[in-house]
Order: sequence, then C-alpha cells, then structure tokens
Amino acid sequence: MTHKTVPSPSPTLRILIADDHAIVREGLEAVIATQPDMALVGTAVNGVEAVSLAAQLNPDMILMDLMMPQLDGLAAIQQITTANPAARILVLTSFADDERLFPAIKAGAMGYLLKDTLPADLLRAIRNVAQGETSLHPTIARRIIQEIQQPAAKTAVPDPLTAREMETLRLIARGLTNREIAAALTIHPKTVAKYVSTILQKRHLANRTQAALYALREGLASLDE
Amino acid sequence: MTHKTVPSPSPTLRILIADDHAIVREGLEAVIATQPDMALVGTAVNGVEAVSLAAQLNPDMILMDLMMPQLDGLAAIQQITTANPAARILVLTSFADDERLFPAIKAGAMGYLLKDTLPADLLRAIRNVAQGETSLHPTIARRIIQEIQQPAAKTAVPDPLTAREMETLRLIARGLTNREIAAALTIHPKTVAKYVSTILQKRHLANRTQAALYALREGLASLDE
DNA sequence: TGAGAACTGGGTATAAATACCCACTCCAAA
DNA sequence: TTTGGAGTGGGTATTTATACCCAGTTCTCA
Repeated sequence: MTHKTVPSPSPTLRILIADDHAIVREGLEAVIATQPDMALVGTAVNGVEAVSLAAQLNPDMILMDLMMPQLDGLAAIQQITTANPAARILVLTSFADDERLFPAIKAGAMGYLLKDTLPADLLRAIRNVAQGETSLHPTIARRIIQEIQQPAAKTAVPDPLTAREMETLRLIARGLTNREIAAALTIHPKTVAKYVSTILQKRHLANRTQAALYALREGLASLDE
Repeated sequence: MTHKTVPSPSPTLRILIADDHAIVREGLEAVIATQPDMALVGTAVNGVEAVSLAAQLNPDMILMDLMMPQLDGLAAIQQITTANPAARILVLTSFADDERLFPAIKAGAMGYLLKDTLPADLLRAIRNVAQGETSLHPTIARRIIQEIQQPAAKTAVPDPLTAREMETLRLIARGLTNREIAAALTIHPKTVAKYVSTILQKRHLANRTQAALYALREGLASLDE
C-alpha cells in the first residue's frame, strides 16, 4: 500500500482527506478520482487520524475539515505544520467562522473553501495549494481584507488547558452549575468560577454553553454521559 | 400496485438525487455507484429541478435534501407525490426538527435520514424505501413513536414546545445569549427570557446549557453550525 | 361569539455566572 | 535556590440568567 514513488515526469498529486462525514468523504473521493494526476492516499475521520496519517503518508496536500471529533481541524493543522512546515493544507469547512478562520490560516492552512464549492473550483484550489499558492473562497477573501484593515488581537496558539480546567470543562459539558462542579471536584465554587473564566478566555468563548459545545466538538465530552 | 411483473434477476434501482451541495451529490453518487443494482438517473440542485426530473424520469426512488434553494424539499415532496402518489422518497437532511419532519412524512416521504449516516446505512435505507418499506434514523423513529402515542404521550411527554420556543431552543444550542437570541428573532430580550424559562420547565432542565445538550441529543440542532 | 393558546412585553426579584483583584501553598524546573 | 506555574480560595463588582406576576394583541376553533 505505502510505497515510495520515484519522481516521474507527470507527478501525481498524493492527497489526504480528513473529514468526519462519510458522505462528504465519498464526494471528495469521487471528485479527486476524476483527475488522472490526483490520487487519494488516505482518509482520516478525525484530527488524531489526520495527524498520524499526515506524518505516515507525507501527502502532497491535505484536505481538512475544521470540525471533527477527537481533535479538531485547527489543532490538527497546528500539529501537522509543526511536524512538517512544508505541508500543504486546504481547509474545507461548511461555514465562514471568524473564530477559526484566522487561527487556521495562521496555523498554516494555504486555502480555505466552503463546502458549497463546486467540484471544478475545488480542483482548481487543490492544484493551487499543491503548488504552494493560496486559494480562498470569495467570502473568506473578503473577511481577510476586513481583518487586515481592522486587525483584532487573536492567539494562533491557544495555551493548553490545565488538568483542572479540563475536568471543569468536561463537567460544564454535562450541564452542571459551578456549585455542582465544585461538589464533584471537592473544591470551592469560587475556584470553579475562576477556572470557567480562564477556560472562556483561553478558548475565546463567550459563555459556558459555548464551552459545552466546544467540548463536544473536541470530543472532550459526549452527549450520552 | 398493479400487476406483478415477472421478477427479473437484477432489477436495477433507478435513483434521482436532489441536493444543492455538489460535494454531497458527488458523495451520494459515489456510494450508489458501488452497488451494481443501483443506477443514478438524474441529479437536481433545487426543488424545481427535482419536481420536473421526477416527472420526466419516473425514478424508482428519490433522495431528497430538505433544504434547497428555489423550492425547498418539503414543497418538492408535496408536488411530486401529488403528481405521482407511488413515488418513493427518502429524505436526507441535517436536522431532526419536528417542524419539517412530520410535514415531510405527511407529504409522502418514506424515509428520513440524518446527514451523519454511514454509507452502509444509507444503502440499506435506499433498498428499504425502494421496496415500499420505511427507513428512519433512530432519533427520528423515537420521535415518531412518541407522536403516535398521543394519549400516553400526554403524561410521558409533556407540553410540546411552541414554534417560538423551538426557535429559541435552537439558538440556545448555538451558544447565544438571550440578548443575541432576541436580536436574531427581532423580539424583546424579556420575551426570550420567558421562552427560555418555559423551555426549561417543560423539559425539566436546570439551565440553558442543559437545554443546549438536550437539543443536540434530540437532533434539533447540530454541532456544526 | 367566546374560549383558549401563542406571542409579545413590563415589573420585580433572586440566583447564577463572569471578571479582576489579591494571596497562599506546593512542586518541579532552571 | 530561585522562579514560575498550578491549584486553591477571599473580596468585590457587574452582567446574565431564571422565576413569577400581569396584560395586551392576534388567531384559531368550537
């Protein structure tokens, strides 16, 4: 399966897909399969798989969904580019979220497409990114311009949550109040409140409900607990 | 049904797809292409196309997205089943909200799947629906049962949420504050607060984070929005 | 036409959440 | 040994959230 290819006159683009939705994966596979010079070398269903497959397969480029369980796309991008700064990553997401857009680009994504993209545009973007150029969805491009004109302070590398903050976050994601969390952790509610504030700041969240949603997206908690 | 035709060795299932996202269409095509006894006979990118193609091609079954431009899936279903009551329609959507679920089924959809469905389940559903059986996502099935059990449901499943409460709940599940929800619905924050309280009481929830988790479990909202 | 429900808000009150301030202890790394 | 982060809380202040009270309008249905 995995074999080293010798540089051929018509270099095949070796592509890795990372998306948690099977139907979307099938769609991407189908689009790529129409191109003789492109080859799908691997598929990941979450961020952890994406990171390990990226290191293992060393693909020419990676199609990455930003929203995945276990480890989300942003974190995956950071780990991949840290390990291999030359990695070509094209973000494919279903919405244009400022919270993730800029960190993603800052983390090393060379392109950013929305999922309503037409196959032809997707292929064009893949070729662009593979050649080291950038490719942005029109909507995204507009936001970039706005951001440059009115820069907002944003942290590309979010400080990691401490052990206690992580425990707190998991309990938030189960709908507990600060008092209940305090009881569960056997600490003072005031301490819990402090942790919650820190979590919100570190992850740029507005409130505990968003924190709960964040935890679920990250796979830090599950709906059936 | 009319006369029973002679059972042929491999009756090919002629399928029509209606979805506005190209990538999803490709994905569905790819999944269908893996089955020798299935054939894609047409694709529609909106409701209007779906209706005309359904009449023109008379497919054995139709895979229909509920959210499409021009004419949404529900309206398309109604027009298609009006013209041809024998049409087999399988709804493929991202949400499991009562607002569209029951109208869709009432309009003639024989199956209802969520977008996180695996290809194997999708294929099984296609075969079921094509044979005139129904196929429902587990979350959907549970809601149908509850709906059918009207008398018992009144004690087991208390007051249904009103339309406005449902909208509010969906926005809660996206992490919005009361003020933001009010802005989104163009009503007073006080009204939103009232809705939130009512939601919590009706569903026996302690706070808005639990409400958000509830909405996610019920399929009323999705993590990737 | 009259009852009821949904939708909308005002008034009031309490509980909870969130934000910063500070300080102490413990422990590991420089 | 010193420095710094993590974990723990006290104090204070502001903002949200939640609960009940009431009442108007609109709409549907019996």
